[in-house]
Amino acid sequence: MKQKAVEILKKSLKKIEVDWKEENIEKIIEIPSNPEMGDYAFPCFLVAKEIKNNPQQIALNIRKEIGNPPEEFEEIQAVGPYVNFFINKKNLALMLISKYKEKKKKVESKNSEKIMVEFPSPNTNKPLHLGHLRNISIGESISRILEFKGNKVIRANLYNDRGIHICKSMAAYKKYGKNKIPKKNEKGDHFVGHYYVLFNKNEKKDVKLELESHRLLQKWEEGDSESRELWKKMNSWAYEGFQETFKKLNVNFDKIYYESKLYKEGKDIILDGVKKGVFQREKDNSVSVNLGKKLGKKILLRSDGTSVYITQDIYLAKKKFEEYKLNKSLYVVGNEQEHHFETLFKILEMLKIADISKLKHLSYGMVELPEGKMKSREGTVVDADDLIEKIQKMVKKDLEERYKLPKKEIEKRSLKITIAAIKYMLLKVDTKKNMIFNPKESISFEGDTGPYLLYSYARANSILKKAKKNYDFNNVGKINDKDKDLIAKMAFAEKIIDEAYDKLNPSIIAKYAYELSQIFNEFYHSSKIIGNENEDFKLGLVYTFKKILKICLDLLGIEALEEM
RNA sequence: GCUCCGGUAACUCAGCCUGGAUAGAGUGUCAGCCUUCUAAGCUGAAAGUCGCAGGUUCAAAUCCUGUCCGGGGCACCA
Repeated sequence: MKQKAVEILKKSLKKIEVDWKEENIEKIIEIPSNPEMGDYAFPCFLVAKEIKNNPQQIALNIRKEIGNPPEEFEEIQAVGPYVNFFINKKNLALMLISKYKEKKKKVESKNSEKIMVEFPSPNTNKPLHLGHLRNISIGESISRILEFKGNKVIRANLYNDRGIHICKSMAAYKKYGKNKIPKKNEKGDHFVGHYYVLFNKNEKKDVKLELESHRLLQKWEEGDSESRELWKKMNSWAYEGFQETFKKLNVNFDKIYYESKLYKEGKDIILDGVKKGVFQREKDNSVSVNLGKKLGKKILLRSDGTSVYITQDIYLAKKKFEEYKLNKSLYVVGNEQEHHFETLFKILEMLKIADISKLKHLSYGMVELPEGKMKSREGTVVDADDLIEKIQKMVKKDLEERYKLPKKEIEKRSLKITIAAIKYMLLKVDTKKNMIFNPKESISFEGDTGPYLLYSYARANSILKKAKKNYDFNNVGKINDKDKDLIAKMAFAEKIIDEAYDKLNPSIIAKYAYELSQIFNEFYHSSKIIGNENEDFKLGLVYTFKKILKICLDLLGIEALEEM
């Protein structure tokens, strides 16, 4: 459609003695901010500069040269220094309707790649918090966007299951736990986290507690069976708890990695690097690499010969690429680790493990409170399960007041609405930016929210259900402005998804889904669909809207509700 | 010190990459709309020195430079 406008412009420009290449014309064409100004606009300032005439006059001249608009456009206007093109919405609508009627769920792609997406990789000593929810929402959405474009995605989760943090929980458990096990209604990760909190509370009062945690770490590393047993037990509780939360969030992993199985590895890779002269052996026997002015120097093996955090990441990367023959590896990790990943990728490239173009740190912003950063030590962390529970309670209350539904249905629906509300809230903000969550204001269900999207979807479904017929039609009658707005917006779906894919940014889809729903709501409020003289056509639009919104929701990892 | 990110309405955010026509949403506030396809909705109003100062340009929230404020990161923590 844009190409047609370019074609027309090229011809008429030539007539006023401006010979421009098509690609140059295409570059200047813009999409007006206001739909009243058309679907495409050609600003005449550059032409004005070239032929030294005023842009208003040029716009008029171009318009005159165009003559009668071709079928693709219902109108072409010269407005001030612009030539505005209005797409023929009837044609566009028919195209869209038939396109989404047949649209398969997945797009075939010739050059599909195998991509690993690693997220959310929690520590196992405490439950998930709001930051993890953002991580998971982004990781899952990105995975789905990649899959939608034809790639094969492997969702991987790396459990940070060893280290001083879990030993702290273990130390407190030994002292206060007395062989307790989680109660029936108690999530395992919360049970473990409870002891982590106890540790932090009492470590100042009780010096032995801290000593004990270090002793446990040492014992664990020596392979002491008692410590290992306790460690295993506590981790398994944590996993059970995490799994419950993942299930609620509708997330599944294809591969689980454990830090405990990786943390010693990678040493050989480093030593090999020393042999090849990529890394330096220091006087104190540690191994380091100099990464230049920007990244500086990085230690890879401690002076006692043990590996550091980045060493295991190097090993894991190698393993991933070998095991899965990956084309790409994405790491969904907070922006506080940008430096770490820059360093890691540089080293991986030096070692020829993976080209830097195959590696990507999908850096996302932190979730902060109005007072600032969430701090687990100060107890200001927003717990993921608590948040879900609180919101679900509110949703349930709403549902009970609105409709008469069986308990089971309320349970099911309220969870979906809750997850939609949370995921949408976390995805709508630009992925890379920090965001503020105000617990006092809680999550709203009105306006720019997940429930609004679900509601719009359910209403579209309800109309189609009530109409009880196919929308086959032969001729399109008159279409009004609201119809046109909806058609124009729906035409953008593909472009939006492509952009989200290119930029690996779900917020673009979230934004679009909301705007689309807004326009749809205006559309069905403005005139009745069933019984309308143009009923079949309008039903076609409703059907197409439903399909497109469903795709968007899927890509955001949000489950649609046929009824709300 | 170096480096990355942010500063747009009372609040939370779009728009900046790719400069253009009156800077957009939502929340909150105020005023309307439920015998009619689900009111988690719709309509309207009030609300903005786009942090500040220069520069580039016919045109700057958008590009460049400087500066202030807030946050993150920077060799044997993860």
